[in-house]
Amino acid sequence: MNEEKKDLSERKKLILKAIIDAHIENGEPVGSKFLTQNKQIAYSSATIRNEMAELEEMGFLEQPHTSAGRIPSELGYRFYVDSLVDRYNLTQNELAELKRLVLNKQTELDTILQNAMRLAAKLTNYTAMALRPRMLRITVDRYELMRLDEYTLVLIMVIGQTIQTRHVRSQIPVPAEVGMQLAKVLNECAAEKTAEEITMPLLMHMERQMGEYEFLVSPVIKSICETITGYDGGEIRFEGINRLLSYPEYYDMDRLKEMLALFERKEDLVKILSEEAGQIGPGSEQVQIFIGRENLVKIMDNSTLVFKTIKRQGTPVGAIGIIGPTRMDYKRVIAMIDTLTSGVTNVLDDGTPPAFTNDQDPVTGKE
Amino acid sequence: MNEEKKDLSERKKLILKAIIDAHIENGEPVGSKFLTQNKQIAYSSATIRNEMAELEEMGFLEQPHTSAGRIPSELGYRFYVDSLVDRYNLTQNELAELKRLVLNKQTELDTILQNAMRLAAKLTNYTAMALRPRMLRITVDRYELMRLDEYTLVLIMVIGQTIQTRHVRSQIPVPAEVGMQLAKVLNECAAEKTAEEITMPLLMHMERQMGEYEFLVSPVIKSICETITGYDGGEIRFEGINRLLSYPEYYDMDRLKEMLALFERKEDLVKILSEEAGQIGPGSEQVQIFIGRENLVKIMDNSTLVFKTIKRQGTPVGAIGIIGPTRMDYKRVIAMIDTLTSGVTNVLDDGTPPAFTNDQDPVTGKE
DNA sequence: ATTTAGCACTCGAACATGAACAGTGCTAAA
DNA sequence: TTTAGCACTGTTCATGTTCGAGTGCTAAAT
Repeated sequence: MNEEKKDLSERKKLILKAIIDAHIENGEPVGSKFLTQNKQIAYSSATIRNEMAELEEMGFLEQPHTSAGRIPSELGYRFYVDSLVDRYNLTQNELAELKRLVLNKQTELDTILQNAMRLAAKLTNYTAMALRPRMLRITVDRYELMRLDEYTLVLIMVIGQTIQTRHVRSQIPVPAEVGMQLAKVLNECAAEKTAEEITMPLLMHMERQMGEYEFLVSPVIKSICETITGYDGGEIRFEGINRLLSYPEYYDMDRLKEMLALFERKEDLVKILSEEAGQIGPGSEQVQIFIGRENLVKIMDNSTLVFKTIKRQGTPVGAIGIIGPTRMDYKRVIAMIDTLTSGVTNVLDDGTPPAFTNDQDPVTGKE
Repeated sequence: MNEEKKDLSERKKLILKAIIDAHIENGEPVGSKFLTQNKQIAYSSATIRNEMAELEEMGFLEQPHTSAGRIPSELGYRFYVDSLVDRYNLTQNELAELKRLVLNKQTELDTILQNAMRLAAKLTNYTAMALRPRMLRITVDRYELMRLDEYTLVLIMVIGQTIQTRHVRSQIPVPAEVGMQLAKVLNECAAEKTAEEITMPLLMHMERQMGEYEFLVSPVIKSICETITGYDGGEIRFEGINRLLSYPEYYDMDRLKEMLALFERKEDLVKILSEEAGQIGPGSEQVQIFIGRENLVKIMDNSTLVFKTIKRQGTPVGAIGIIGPTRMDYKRVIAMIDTLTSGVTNVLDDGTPPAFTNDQDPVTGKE
């Protein structure tokens, strides 16, 4: 994929990398003269200018206006993250924080995701995102019913490794045996079934089995279907939205407004990201990076999303991501997300605290 | 409470109200000439100017700069909401939306709060807030244990009307009987106890009762304590943060930044608001309004918080609020929050759909 | 064939200027 | 007690000016 880009001369690569590094550092367009300060670049400003003009021609750079320096284009960033970006080694401090997170050994998926998201936001100082993706065939493995009081039952549903509960209220007292009976019926008829597979005939069959308490069936089934569809719909949360304001690219009100509006379009985001996160294959093994208006969320003009899937026994159960300006500190963010998600995946699988070393390139997967 | 403010002449009240109404309408300082267009005010601009000067003297108005009109001060708004603001009658449409919410008959407190918050944000076009307040003496009423698989138990805790679950993992297989045994021990020893009341001797006592499976006790108790302290710590959520940007007062980056930072200081907010929401007495019966830097959250310079407690069987279990510029449409917001919270409270208590009429003044409680 | 120095050019940022305007406070008359 | 009139003040907006950074191009140098 980056083979075809190898047609960039080494000198062009050097200059492009220097420009992007500098731009990430200070956020301003970088000019030819500035680059001559870079020890690695032993050419005059005029030479650099010529190279820059060519790089612009090729689409890697752009010029805000005639008499300004150059800034990287989205294509430029793409090339940068694919083949130019340095490896970042997490500091001892950062490693320690990550370790503390997984040693905490939470087992509730939601809690884990939330904590991981918080930590990601804190460590990177960008906005963090936690996704519980949509899933295709959500079914309840098992039902339990618990009597809260005479009139109230609690329906407990085991979905994969997680538990969902719902209250069921009756107008007349429900004896304990009826609750057990209902649980039995549910487990016989409604377990391992998707919302679509719970049909009217099935419901009527269950009602018949419940005798005089048949009136309980319909509301319970309604609750079940709501829960299933609510759960397989996925969920997305954000943390550290205010951190956006640390970066000058969001000082533009319109852009900011768009971003905040985006954050509230949770259904859309869940849908789009679930498709990315749910992919089987090498894609979901690695950190994924979406720069600017590259495919998915069109609105993210000047923003980049870096995220990686979290798995439990091989299937994706979540994703943690970072959202920030295209001009973000890619090397740190990539390293952070990669280590974080790997750590969480490990813990989910077997509770083993992971190694926490920077062992392989999180994007290309090599060495 | 507003008796002592009655020393304002009727004319001053008229003018003050007109100024605030106008300012709420268009957001700009209002001048003397503009007010002469108001049919109710049959004085010349000069007279109005004199009155305005006096009102400023008294602290109800302020002047951004010498040659501008007047804007209401926080004191002015306070007086306005206490004694000047009109009653707002919800439109048929609004009433219908509220009705739909409660007819939905959710029974999960969290879901109800979340839906109510969403609706509040949508109907008012301000940022909405949902609070589950801190509580003093949270205890688990009952424990249940469910076997997920050989190595995993699910601990189910009944706290008041709500259910909390936690996973418990064991290194070696746990037979079903052991789970039941553990549940029995928990119900005997750890029910109705706050986190502080579960002491080391008690823990050791439980361990002794569990025989060779004593290793389960410690992690379970840890989970329980975490859950209790997590739960009684309360929770706060927001919806529609981007709506802030509809209002020019948040076009100032610094202010906006402060607001967003405030939204992320959830612990502090929960603490402060819980104290307000949890008060027994008339305070929590009514819509509460905090204007600008009035007590609590100091940072809310140009913002107002309007909120009201939601109760179940007389005790506060939540609160719904609206956050917006001090220049907010008080009459609509107050009416909305009042009707919404009353409706939800009703449903929580007995499932009765409430009347949905504007029957009494939500702030002063009279007539 | 490359690289570099030099120079004219362009454009935006920052600042100053001045007119138009809205709204005030004050005074004197009604 | 109210009102008309007027001088005064501060904001906003359009316009103009300067300054400097950075460019592209050309011609000389390597």
